Amino acid sequence: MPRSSREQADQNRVAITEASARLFREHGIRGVSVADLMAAAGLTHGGFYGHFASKDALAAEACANAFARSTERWQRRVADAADGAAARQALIEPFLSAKARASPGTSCPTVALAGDVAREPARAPVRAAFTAGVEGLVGVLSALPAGADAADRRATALADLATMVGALLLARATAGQPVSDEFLAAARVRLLAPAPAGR
Amino acid sequence: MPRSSREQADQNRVAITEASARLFREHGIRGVSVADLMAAAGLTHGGFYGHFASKDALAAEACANAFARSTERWQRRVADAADGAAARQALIEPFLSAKARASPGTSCPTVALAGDVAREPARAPVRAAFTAGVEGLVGVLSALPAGADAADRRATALADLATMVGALLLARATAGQPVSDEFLAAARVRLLAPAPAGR
DNA sequence: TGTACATCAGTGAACGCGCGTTCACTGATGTAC
DNA sequence: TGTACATCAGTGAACGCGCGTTCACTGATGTAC
Repeated sequence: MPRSSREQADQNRVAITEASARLFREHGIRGVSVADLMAAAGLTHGGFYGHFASKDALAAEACANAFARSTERWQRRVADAADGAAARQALIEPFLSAKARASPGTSCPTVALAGDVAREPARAPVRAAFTAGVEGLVGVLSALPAGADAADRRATALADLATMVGALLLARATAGQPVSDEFLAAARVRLLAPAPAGR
Repeated sequence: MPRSSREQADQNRVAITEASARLFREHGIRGVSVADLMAAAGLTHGGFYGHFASKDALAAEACANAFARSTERWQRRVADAADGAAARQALIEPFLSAKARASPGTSCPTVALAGDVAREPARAPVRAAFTAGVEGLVGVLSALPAGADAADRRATALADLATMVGALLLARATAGQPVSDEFLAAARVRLLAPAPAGR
């Protein structure tokens, strides 16, 4: 049944983007085919190029979409928190959880896509989307009152995000082994312990 | 010119493994073909299955090889350092450098392969090799005198490694943008600042 | 409002290509005498 | 030590398959009158 309405076509485009945002995070950009993505949106593969110029172009849009959702979620949690410390905990605890480890398709795209994006050529459109997305998350993190000046807050946010991303990624890569849980726990202690742990 | 000597065949196997250890880190396990790997070892693709049961089996060996080299390098640096603090710096500074960012093929396999390994099925042989390799690096890190008991030293090593891996990976994924250098610098400050920075 | 027709979103077959893996073959190596 | 022959490491063509992308076609949608 060809020729959907203009409105339906717009909805289909969104469905493709959102299915891709999930599947790219789960299987990697190269780990899922255009036919898979279209099928996940309830369509056949032939119509893909009516919506996107290429798989690369979709990757950039899907990446941006995933970051947008993640950033909104973070902002909501911050808004719901009583103070900076509570907000910090509301961001970090779910991030470093067994649930997040088991659901890359709906968790932070920073973790799920960093490895793929790192190997993309410098001009790949997904790179710009990724960097912009990371800047958005860093913006939320560094807005939490943490004392000191803006540069210090930003540096702290960058180091915190690096720890979160590294711990969740390593927990996924070692999933099923005891060290996997230990990565999550160690990062939670490092980032959330009331007093900075000694080194 | 078929039929190399037994000794030559053994050398060829090592050459394939080492070329793979580099190329898998650079392009990902799925980003490089059996023909590419054999060509990098100076061979044609047909002989591959005389050396390895499958590409997956090679991936596990190449991963183990990469970790072995990395662990040896860490042990050498620790042995050459005057004390624990110097050893710590000798491990972390080169890890979080622009040089490491630019050379995934020879840098820590934890960073280069974590994303790939995280998506491998639970039974994939490369998973076991990865986990064993990470445990080796954690062992080196947690052996540095850091005070407290063994459990605390291990937790500190795990959080440190997570920060290192996250920062280098994010620096690669955002390479070319200012935030890339900032990730490396922020992690260096977090991990090496003489006094723990306030949060 | 109703009719005629142009538009175009989606279909499914097809394209060239590269993948992991297999296999018949080659000829130097290694061994048995 | 020298010779005859079995072994087997490596070659290159071929296999079936799935990929990203293209394209002729379909028929409901949207528009002009």
